Amino acid sequence: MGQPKILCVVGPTACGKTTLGILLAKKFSGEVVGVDSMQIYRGMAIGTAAPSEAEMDGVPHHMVGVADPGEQWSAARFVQAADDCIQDILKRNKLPVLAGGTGLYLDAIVAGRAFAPGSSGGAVRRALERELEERGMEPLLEELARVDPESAGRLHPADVKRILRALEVYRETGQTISRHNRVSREMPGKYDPLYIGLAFRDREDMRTLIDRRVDAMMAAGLPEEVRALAAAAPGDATALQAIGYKELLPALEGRTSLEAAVEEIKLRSRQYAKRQLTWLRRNPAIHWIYWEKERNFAWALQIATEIITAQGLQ
RNA sequence: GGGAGCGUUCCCGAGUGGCCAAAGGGGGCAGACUGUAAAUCUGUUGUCGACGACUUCGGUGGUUCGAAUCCACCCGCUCCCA
Repeated sequence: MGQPKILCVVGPTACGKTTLGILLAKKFSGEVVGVDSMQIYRGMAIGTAAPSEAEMDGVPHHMVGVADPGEQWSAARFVQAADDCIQDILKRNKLPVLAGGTGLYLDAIVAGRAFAPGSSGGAVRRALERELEERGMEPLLEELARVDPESAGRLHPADVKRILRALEVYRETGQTISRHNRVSREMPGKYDPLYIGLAFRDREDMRTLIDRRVDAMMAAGLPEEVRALAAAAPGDATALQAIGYKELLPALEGRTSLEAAVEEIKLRSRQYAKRQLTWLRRNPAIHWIYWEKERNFAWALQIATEIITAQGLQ
């Protein structure tokens, strides 16, 4: 394969992607590209566990804390911007180290995948949403079945988001999203990725770590961060969908207790981690490193180095 | 001390004679995922040698062809009066 090699550190939340990514970047003269839909925003360092200047340890980071929380980013926009960073890193003969938890974004970057043509969230989308509200799902499902039977067959009738998107693509471009997806799936990847996966052998240990981390976030001033973010971003901002923020807001408004909110954050984090694992599990190329009880980065760095050496990254 | 009520599957909570292994929600587990993805959607969730069988609805005993549902007593909890 002639594609440029990149290193990808993946895994569920709280398993140490950030730390290992930095260690590997240091060791292999790389630069970190964060692949995280929420760490992109400024002012969310605590809640998204973004690395501090000290933790970065001199390793250049990209795509972390670079966007205004009021902005609406999207997968397509993210992939485009991240790819620019990667190209730039490669041009300087450094190793791109992608570290992040947003599976869709990472896969799209590695594949060099363009999302379906046309825009999203524009007039067509608004029209679809209006139709949905006025006439319900039936007519839209019928339209999809007529126009893009493949998508109609694949999508669950309750999957409103994806059904609207499929219709949006068709109405805007005259092409079906299923065809676009099929074609793009067959394209060769843009990069030659080496995946290092980090996970806990025992789910209970992951839970312990998540709980501990949430407590640490609270101690580090997450409530203040949430308050500031809420003041800086509109209520429908993507940034406010982040775990930690949407749970803490009701507590800050006195509508629920702080303790309840913290429990909610822990719960939602666990569920998020589980979904991340589901996503990752279908990628057979990942070289997994499993934590036994506690995280031990010196050990993980050692294993990762062995994997990298064996696979020949350099 | 007197009175009213409650105890259901991991949790909350329906169910008041057969259609109940027991609604619904939560949680768990599993899956999906191509422009909001830390989002969204789906399946599953008593046990087993599983188109059937077995155990379960605080406990024990009873009524009945048949009980989570009716009766008696017991245990535990809640509330009210005093």
